[in-house]
Amino acid sequence: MSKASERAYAEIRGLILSGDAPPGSPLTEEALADICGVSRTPVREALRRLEAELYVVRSDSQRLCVADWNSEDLAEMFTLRAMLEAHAAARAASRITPQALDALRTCNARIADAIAGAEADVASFLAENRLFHEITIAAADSPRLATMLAALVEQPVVRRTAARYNRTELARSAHEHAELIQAFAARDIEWARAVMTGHIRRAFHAFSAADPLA
Amino acid sequence: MSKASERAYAEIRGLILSGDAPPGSPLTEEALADICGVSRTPVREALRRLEAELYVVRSDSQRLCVADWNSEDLAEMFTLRAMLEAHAAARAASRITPQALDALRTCNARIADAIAGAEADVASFLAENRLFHEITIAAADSPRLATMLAALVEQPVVRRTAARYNRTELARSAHEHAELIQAFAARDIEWARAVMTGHIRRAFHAFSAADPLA
DNA sequence: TCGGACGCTATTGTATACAAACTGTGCTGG
DNA sequence: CCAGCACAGTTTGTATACAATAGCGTCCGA
Repeated sequence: MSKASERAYAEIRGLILSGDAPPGSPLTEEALADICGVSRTPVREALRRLEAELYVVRSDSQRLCVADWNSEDLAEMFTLRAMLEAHAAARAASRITPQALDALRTCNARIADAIAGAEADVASFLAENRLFHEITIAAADSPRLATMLAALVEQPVVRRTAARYNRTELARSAHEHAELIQAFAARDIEWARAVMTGHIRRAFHAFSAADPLA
Repeated sequence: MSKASERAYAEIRGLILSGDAPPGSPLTEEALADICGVSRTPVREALRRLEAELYVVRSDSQRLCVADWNSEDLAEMFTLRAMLEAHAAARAASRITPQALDALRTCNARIADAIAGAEADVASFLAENRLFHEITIAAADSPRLATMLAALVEQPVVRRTAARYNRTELARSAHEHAELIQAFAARDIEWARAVMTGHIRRAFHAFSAADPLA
């Protein structure tokens, strides 16, 4: 995507994910154009994309507002993500390259570092965790799957600030990643699928437990 | 979506599905605007949507062209559709209303009619079949799932003209629908999932066998 | 006081004009 | 003859102006 369009997309999504644009609040093209410092045209493009990803919804007669997800929606999102990402893991298991496998290993090593210190470095844990999943999805080599997952992986982050990550959870996550790497190395499709399914579903329940609203 | 935009979307998608715009051929905004009788603005919107649905792809440096699916892509599409639509069936089994169930029954009755005559009415079979799946997906009551499936259900139709539907296939399809209705009526989630999985996967293989290019 | 119709305003939809970026071609120099 | 550069033409990206439409408030009458 082009520069202004991309910027508008990132900016608006940021507003939504950070909570600055709370669920249900109306989004007008002109106001967003002012905020982003671009004209309405790229804003419209960004909004259409966000609409397709269900970040925003059309209320009555063409007016857009920030989507409001209840706990049921979140559960459905995690379920879909578990299905699709498990499928991605299965594909990855059968076609991952040694290079990608190495990348996953170093990535998970950095995750281990992030949680090793006296105070767990949650920010870099999250960044590396995201990278781990990105590499896996890329290894699945299915643009369609990647497109579908893109929105699902990002969205639950809305309430991330509310979640409390304890060290046990983080360590267990890293352990599951290690097991996934083993499954990939062994080219065991069903093992990879099972581990990924459990990984996402566990994350879901950790998330639900930590989220005051769910 | 608005009028001109919607028209452009339908028109362009028609060009792609009918084969008038063959895979790999470049799509320029202005040419499409002429064809659709609207300006570039709604055409751009339509193209962005088609791009998100992977009907068109960006080649090098922002130029769009019609996507070219090989048999592997098609297989992946059917696999994803089987997974997601089976999930939709599972959800539908647990929450379908008596009204929707009735709608499915009458729909499948019309399918039976369509294949009952001396010459099977393939056109109305396809129309009713599509309706059947739409009702099912609606009964799943997940906007996200509906969005994801929308593109997947439509796309293999590209090569539909090439497929030969024999009466046995059509009858078997109707029978599977009937079994799905039974599963829904019994509220048996796993039964519904299994039937739908088989239904889509069988369709895939019938399709592959009939498609000269796959 | 309530209801309805009218007109105003805010917002979205579409067209067009202009800017930027890329492609391909032809020229020039080595 | 080939490499590289410059320029022209095509295509996409962005801004802006204008059109259409939906919401809302007000005013008038019963």
